[in-house]
Amino acid sequence: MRENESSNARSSQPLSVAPYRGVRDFYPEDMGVFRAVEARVRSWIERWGFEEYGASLLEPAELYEAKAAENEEIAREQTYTFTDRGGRRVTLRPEMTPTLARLAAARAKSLRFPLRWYSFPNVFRYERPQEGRLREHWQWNCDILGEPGVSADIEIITLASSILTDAFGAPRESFEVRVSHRGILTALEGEYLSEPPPNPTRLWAWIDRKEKMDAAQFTRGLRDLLPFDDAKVMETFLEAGSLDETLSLFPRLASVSAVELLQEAQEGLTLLGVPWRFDASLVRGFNYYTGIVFEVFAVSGLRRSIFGGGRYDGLTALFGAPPIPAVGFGLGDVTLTAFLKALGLLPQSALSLDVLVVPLGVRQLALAQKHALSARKAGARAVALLAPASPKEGVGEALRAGARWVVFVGDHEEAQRIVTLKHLPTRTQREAPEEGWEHLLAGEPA
RNA sequence: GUGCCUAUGGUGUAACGGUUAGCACAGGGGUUUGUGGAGCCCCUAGUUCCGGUUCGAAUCCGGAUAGGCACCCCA
Repeated sequence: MRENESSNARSSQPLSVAPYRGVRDFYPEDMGVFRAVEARVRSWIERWGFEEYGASLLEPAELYEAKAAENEEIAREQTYTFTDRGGRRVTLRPEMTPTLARLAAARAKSLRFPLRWYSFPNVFRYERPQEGRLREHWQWNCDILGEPGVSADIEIITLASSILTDAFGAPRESFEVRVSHRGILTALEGEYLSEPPPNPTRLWAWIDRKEKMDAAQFTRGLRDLLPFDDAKVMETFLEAGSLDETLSLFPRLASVSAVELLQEAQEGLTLLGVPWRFDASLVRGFNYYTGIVFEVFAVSGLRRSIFGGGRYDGLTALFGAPPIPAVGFGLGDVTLTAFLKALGLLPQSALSLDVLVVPLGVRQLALAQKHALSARKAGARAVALLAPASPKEGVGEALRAGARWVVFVGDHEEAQRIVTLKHLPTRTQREAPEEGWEHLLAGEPA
C-alpha cells in the first residue's frame, strides 16, 4: 500500500516544496542574518586566539555508541544512522565533542597544549521538533584542551558571557551564568544525608528540572525520592542563593575540592565582570562532565536556557590516548538568534548593491556588462541589468536593490564614449568618460 | 514514543451549514517611453487528502497527511 502511494506520488502528485521536517531553508534574507550573526561570533572568538578546526558531518556510528554505555537511548533513537554501500554504519554527527576528541587523540603526542580550538558545525538529532529545537542546527563549539587548572574554566565561561555582551551588546542584566560542580552534590549526599539516595539518577534528573515547576510540586517529587529528613536537607541546600550561604549552612563542605574550585572560579569571574551565580540545582549532563558545569540563562525577554558547557577530562580515553583535560561549551544558532531577537539585537544582513548598470537598449547589453566589470575591479559590488530598461525602471530597480549609483548606457553614451553616472542619495548626475568613470565612485559627492 | 492544538491563492487573513469563497501584500500584463520605489486598469492563483452527515459543507463528524506546542530527552 505504501508502495502504491509512492508510485502514485511519482506519477501524479507533485513533490512538496516544504523542507524536510525539522530542518530549515535559508532564503537570501535568512542567510544574510545567519551570516551576519556568524561573522560577529567568529571574529570575537578569534580575537581570543581560538583557532578553527573542522571535520565531516559523517562519523562512524561506533564513535557515539561506545560512549553511550550510560546513554544508549540517545545513540539508538536520536541519531541519524545508516549503512553505507560498503556495509559500514555511519552517523550524522549529533554533537561535535566526540569528533574533537578524535582529532585531539590522533595527535595527542605531537600537539602542544594548551590549545584553544573552535568550530561551527551543523549537528543533527532525530527528535520531534519543537520551539527552539530542530533536527539540524549549527553550533559554535569552543574548547580549551590540555589545561587542567581552573584558569581554563574561568576563561571559557568568560568567553561564553562575553560573546553576548561584547560581540552583540547584550546588557549584563539580560542573562546570568549559573555555575556549579557535580562534586558538591555528591559531597552533600555523603556528608549530610542519612543514607545514599536510593535512585541517584532519578534524583538528579528531578533536581535538574527544578526550574520547570512550582515549589510545591518539586517538594512532593523530592519526598518520593528521598527519606523525609533528607528531602528537607536537600531542599535547603538547593535554595541557597550563594556559595557563601551554602557553606554557612553546610560547613563540612568547605574542604571539598569541588567547593575550592568553585571559590577560585568565583573570584576570577567576579574580577572579569561575568554576571554569574552559583546554582546548586544545576546538574547538567552529569554523565558527561567531570568538573565545573555552567549554563547561560536568559532572564529578560525569554526566560530560558540559552547554552551551556563544562569540564570533561575523560575526553580521549575512548581512543586509548592519554587523557586530555578539556573545558568547553556549545552555542546553538537557533537559541542565540532567539535571544538576540528578543532583545532587538539581531544584526541585519549588510549586503547591498553599490552600482547598478542600466543598458537602455539591446545594443548596450554587453557594454553594460563591461562597465559592471570595471566597477567590480574598482572594488564596488555591481550588477548590470540583463535586459534593457528605461531610465525610470532602472532607477526603480536601483532603489529596490539599495544601490547608491546608477550607470546609464544608451545610444547617446555609446556614441559619445561616455557613461551617465547618477548618485541616488544626492540626486545628482554627471557624464563621465567611458574609460575610468569607475574611479569617481570612491569620492561620493557631498 | 505520548498528549493537545491547527490546516483557505505564493504570503498574511475573511466568510452563521445557504449568492460566483472576500480583502491586503507579492507576482504578471497594460498605461509612461531618457530618470525616484507612485497612481490607475486588467490578470494569474485557494478551501491539504479520503470518506461520512445534510436538500446544501471551507464550516459538522471520522480517518489519513502535514505543521505547531508540551511531555520525554537534551549528548
